[in-house]
Amino acid sequence: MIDGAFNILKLYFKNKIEISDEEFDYWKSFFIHKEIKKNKFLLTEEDICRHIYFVTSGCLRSFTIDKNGNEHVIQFAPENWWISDLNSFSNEVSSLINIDAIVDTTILKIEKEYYNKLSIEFPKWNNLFMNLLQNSRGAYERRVLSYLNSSAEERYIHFIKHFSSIAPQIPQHMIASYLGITPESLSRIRKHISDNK
Amino acid sequence: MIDGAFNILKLYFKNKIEISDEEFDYWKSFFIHKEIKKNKFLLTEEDICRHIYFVTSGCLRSFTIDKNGNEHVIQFAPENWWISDLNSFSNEVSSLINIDAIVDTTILKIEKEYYNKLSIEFPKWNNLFMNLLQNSRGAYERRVLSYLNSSAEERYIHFIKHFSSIAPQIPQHMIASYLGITPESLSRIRKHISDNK
DNA sequence: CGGATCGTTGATCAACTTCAACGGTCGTGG
DNA sequence: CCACGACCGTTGAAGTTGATCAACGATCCG
Repeated sequence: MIDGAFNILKLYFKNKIEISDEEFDYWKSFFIHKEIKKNKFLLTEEDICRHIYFVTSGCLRSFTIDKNGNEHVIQFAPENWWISDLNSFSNEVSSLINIDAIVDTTILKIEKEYYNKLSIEFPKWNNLFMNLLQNSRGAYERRVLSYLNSSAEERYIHFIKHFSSIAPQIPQHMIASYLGITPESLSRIRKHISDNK
Repeated sequence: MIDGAFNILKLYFKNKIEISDEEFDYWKSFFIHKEIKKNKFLLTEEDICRHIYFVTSGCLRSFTIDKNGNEHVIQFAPENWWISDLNSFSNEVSSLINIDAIVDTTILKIEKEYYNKLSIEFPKWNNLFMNLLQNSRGAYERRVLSYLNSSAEERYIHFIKHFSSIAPQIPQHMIASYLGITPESLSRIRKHISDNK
């Protein structure tokens, strides 16, 4: 199982950058393998986020809880995705978000100290994360635009397409939360879509 | 005028990082000064964005035009802000956004080639832009959350507070566009706020 | 087996949009 | 330098979208 997880990480890196087996074995030594059962938390609000997590199977989500007690899903992280609270991680301030597992999940995590070490030793490590950061920013930018110019139904259809591999695993009320609508509205949207088929 | 612009850039850097006058004079040599009249474009869709822009006076905005011909404001960039299409800039693909001036504006712009040069020569340059990138990502994340948990009126009040210095210069219909509502709705929201005072 | 959670459905309500009209201001060309 | 057209912000009326509240059956899990 652990070997499987590291293999997924290796394939991920090989897919993104040039990296030798020796280099990977070195990088790998800074990651810790962990299993998180469904509904278990990896990070809760007010903790300081000290790791970056790479999902090797299952799915995590990050979310906030507003003043009325409503959850708002910020991000889903299925296999091959990274997740963290970058603000908390970088600035060592308490986190504003929670991260938990929506199904049984396995991750590889790396501590800030080692993350920084690899950043200094390997420009390509640094570049990879710089790229991830930029892509993440781009994804948020597109998501903002989707609120400006798309209906809830359009956003849902786009979500299903974009997350087709994991959407079936995600409870509907969490998808609704991610889209910014109520579970009832999502249920009606789904009905409307299937009626029109 | 040009000296004034470079002074603003210098103060900006001095405020963020340790930088000697000699270093600044070197950095400065890679920037070009430019004035943009109100309503003039700095970047249009399908161009490749070859610069990063620093605003030294006035205000720029970036926006997209959707399939129905409606404009959606992505960002305002007043004095001391950076603006660009990072996706286009980094990957040299055609841009999906437009940038224009909402009042007469002066900028300092730097080309990719020089930006990269400074990134290599000065880790602190690189760190500064890494920070900006991360802050920008954080701002988008918060903006996404504002759509998930705040009413249009709350978003407007937050916008006014956050952009108090430049909000009066920005036409209302652009603020409405930024907030994701119609100009009519914003007008009514403003009336509602002033009635309740 | 039993309680909690989930997705669905109905009825009503609130927020925001759309369409139309109007007065004010701005800038541009004659 | 003025007149005119374009654009802007506002207001009203009606329409749409999605929220809220309530109820119910199904499923999951302890």
